[in-house]
Amino acid sequence: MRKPDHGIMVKEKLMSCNNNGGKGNNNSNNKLRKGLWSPEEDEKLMNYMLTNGQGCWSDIARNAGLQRCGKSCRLRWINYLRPDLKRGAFSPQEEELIIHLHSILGNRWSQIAARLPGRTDNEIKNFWNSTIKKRLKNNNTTSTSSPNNSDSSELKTTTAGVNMGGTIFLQEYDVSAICMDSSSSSCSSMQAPNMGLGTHVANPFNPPIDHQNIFDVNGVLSSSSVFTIQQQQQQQQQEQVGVIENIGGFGDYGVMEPYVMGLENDLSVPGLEVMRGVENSNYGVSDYVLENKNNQYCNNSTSNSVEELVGVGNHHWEGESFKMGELDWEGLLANVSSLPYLDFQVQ
DNA sequence: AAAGCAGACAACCGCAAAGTC
DNA sequence: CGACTTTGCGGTTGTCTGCTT
Repeated sequence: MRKPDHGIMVKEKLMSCNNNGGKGNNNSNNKLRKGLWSPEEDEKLMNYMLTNGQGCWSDIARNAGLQRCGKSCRLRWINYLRPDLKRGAFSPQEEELIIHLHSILGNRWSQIAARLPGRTDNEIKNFWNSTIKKRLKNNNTTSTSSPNNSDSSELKTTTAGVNMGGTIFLQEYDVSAICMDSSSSSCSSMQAPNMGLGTHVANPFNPPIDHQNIFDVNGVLSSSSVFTIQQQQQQQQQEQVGVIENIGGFGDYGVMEPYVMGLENDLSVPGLEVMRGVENSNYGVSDYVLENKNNQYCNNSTSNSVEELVGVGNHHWEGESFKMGELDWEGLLANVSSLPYLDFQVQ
C-alpha cells in the first residue's frame, strides 16, 4: 500500500532529544529534528555509515551533520538504511517462521528478527500487529474452541488463536497426528512452571530438543505441545502447509517475484557484513542471494550454540554464498523448536 | 469529488541493561 | 560504587495511502 520511499514530506518538527528519560543531554545542539527522514538526511547518514562504519550514535549524528539524536539515527539505520535489509512482503515461509517463533519467544521481536535475515524487529512487530494478529483473531472468533479451553482429552483438529498478550496458542492441533509420543499419548495438560521452564532450562546448551512447548493463555501446555522434532518433521512433510494453513489459510500471496537482496553494487560497510546482489525493483521475496561465510543456516543440529541451533542472526550474513530461495524452512522450523532459552512468559 | 476508514509502516517514547568514567 | 551515557528493546503513536461510501 504505502511506498517505501518516505521522508519526502518531512514535517519540520524540532525536539530536544533525550535518551536518558530526562536525566541529561550532552548534545550541544538541543534543537533536533523529529519525524520522518528526508532523502537528504538519509543520504547523509548512509554516506557516513558507509564511510566510517558504526560507532557511537550520538557522534554519528553530530559528525554526519544531522540534526537528529543518535537514537533516531540508529533507528533509521537499523530499520531502513541498512544495506542488508530485505524489503517487500513477507513470504509465506517467513510468516510461518514468525508465527512459530512467536509461539516460542513471545513478543521478543529482536530475537525473532535475528532469525529472519534481512528483517527488522520493527518490521516484524508491525507485521504481527497489523496482519497476523488480526488474522488469527478473526480465525479464533470463528473457532469453536475457547482460548482457555485446555481440555485436551479430546483429539480435535487445529484451531489457533491469540491470547490477550498476543501470544499464539495452538490448541487441539491435529492432535491425532501430533501426539505420537507414547510418553505423552494422553496429551494431558501440564502447567508450564512445573515443567521447569523458568527463565532458562538448566543447561542452556543442552536443551530439551524433543519438546515444543506452546502455552495457552493460562500457561497451560497445550495438548499439542509435546512431540519430537522427528515427529514434527514427519508431520510437516505430510502437511507441507503446516501450521499456517491450519491457522487460517494464509498464503494469499500470488506468485512470488524474483527479488535479489542488496544493492546494485557490492556493499562493504565497516563493521557490517558484506552482501552481494542485485536489487530488483519488484517487491516480493524469493530468490535473493546473501553471502554466508559459515553457511550454517539452521542445519547444525549438533551445535552447542544457541545461534547455531536456531539459525543465525542478522549479523552473520557473510561469506560463502547463501540462497534465501533455498532455505530449508522445514529444517529451520524444526530447529527453532529446540530453542533452549524458552522463557515462560506469564501473559 | 470529498470524506471517512482502515491498513501499513515509520518513528517516537519510556524503560532497562550494559558500558564508561 | 555511584552517576552518567549509550544502546537496545518493546509498546505505542503518528502519518501516509488506498479503498469504500
